[in-house]
Amino acid sequence: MLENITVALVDDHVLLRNGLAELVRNIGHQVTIEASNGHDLIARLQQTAPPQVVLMDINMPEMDGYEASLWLKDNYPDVKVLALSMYDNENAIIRMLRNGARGYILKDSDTPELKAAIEAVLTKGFYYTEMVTGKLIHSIHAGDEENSPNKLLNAREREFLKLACSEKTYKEIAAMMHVSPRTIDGYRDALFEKLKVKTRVGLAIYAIKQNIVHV
Amino acid sequence: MLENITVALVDDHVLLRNGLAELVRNIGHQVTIEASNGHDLIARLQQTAPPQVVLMDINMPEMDGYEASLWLKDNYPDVKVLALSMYDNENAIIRMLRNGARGYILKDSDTPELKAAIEAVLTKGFYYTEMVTGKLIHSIHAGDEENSPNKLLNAREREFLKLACSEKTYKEIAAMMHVSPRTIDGYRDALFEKLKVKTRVGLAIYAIKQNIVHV
DNA sequence: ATCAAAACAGGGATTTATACCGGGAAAAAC
DNA sequence: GTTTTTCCCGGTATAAATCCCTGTTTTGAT
Repeated sequence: MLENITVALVDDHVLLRNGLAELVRNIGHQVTIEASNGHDLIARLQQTAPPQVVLMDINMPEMDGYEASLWLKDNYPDVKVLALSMYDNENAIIRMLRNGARGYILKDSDTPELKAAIEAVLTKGFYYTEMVTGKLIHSIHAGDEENSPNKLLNAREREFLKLACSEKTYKEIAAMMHVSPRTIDGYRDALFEKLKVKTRVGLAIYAIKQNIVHV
Repeated sequence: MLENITVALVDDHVLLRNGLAELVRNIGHQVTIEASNGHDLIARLQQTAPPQVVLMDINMPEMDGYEASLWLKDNYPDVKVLALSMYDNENAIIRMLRNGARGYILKDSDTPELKAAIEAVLTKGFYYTEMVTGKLIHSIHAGDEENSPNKLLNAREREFLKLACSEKTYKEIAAMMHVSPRTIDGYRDALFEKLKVKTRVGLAIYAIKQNIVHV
């Protein structure tokens, strides 16, 4: 029953993805799809049977792990998504789980844990490590639930936030976004309030931490 | 002659390292050492014969790829270091090559390129992709050679740079560093000039890119 | 159709950040 | 010893960022 689970790998780094594929095969399962981002995965699902488990990286170009998980939840609700990330970032974990991921493991896990996680999301429907449950509990204790950057920030604010991580002045950003500098003031003040920061440097650091901009 | 090259893997992500190990074995070579950072590598070299090639990640805890490559250059000059990074960051490439790396490949290369790179650093002594040579040429044209952050920044400037990646005002930073705010102005202006940036956000982004501060 | 909320925009004030000027003390180089 | 360099500190001026208050338009829900 736990033999030969079909697995899809979604990661933009070819070398690492190929290596992971070898590992998955070594632990007795079958890699049916290798995709380099969410769009790629969707395309390959048109011509391949859906896998039982998707090992999903978060940071990818074109379509990242958050969006891809959400898409799978809507279109292939039976496919179990297992998030595979480099970072134990609290917001990233919460956001992935909220978007339908059944588990979250770090890239510095070991092979037995990978095996356990793949099999657990199929048999039990979830795989939670102590790290993940710890972060979840902390997030509940820390504040209100709505502190993930997807619901928190709207499209314009996200666009502004990216531009704020540069050496442009607010006036220049206003011109690029085709709004008044006062509107930019509004975006900035809203983000200061939402993200609990006080300066533009604080904004930039937040955006980098959350991978809203990539450096 | 190109069969069964001995390879060491240095990467802090266990899963990816194990996957890489499988790949390396599949292309006909031998993984003799797996280490999770520079210190770990040094320790394992005490009880294992030195490999012919080291596949070296850059960002690692404890001792990163820059330091580890430098150490290998001094202690095992015959070992060929092949840098394996996620980013095509110009400064990272230059710094790794300056510290003794014989090549630089990205984690989104494919397996044939990995094979070619491993074998090239042994037979030809180097492996340069177009991307790497392009960045090198650009760096030569862009400015003087000494634009790596080790020699460029002194201890006080580095300390200031770290503090600048926060929401503190310059006055507060001055108090923390026990100098006058004008001295802070001097540090800032010197860094603006050296790092070719114009704003404090530019400083913060540079510091994060160069891993001078950790986010 | 109406009301409430949100987005957008403006004026004006204060605080920071940036830029340019120069001078003195200590250390290093000659 | 002198010279040069480096580091530290000061004044002043301008630009940018931050903050507060207000009003209009747009949007969305009822």
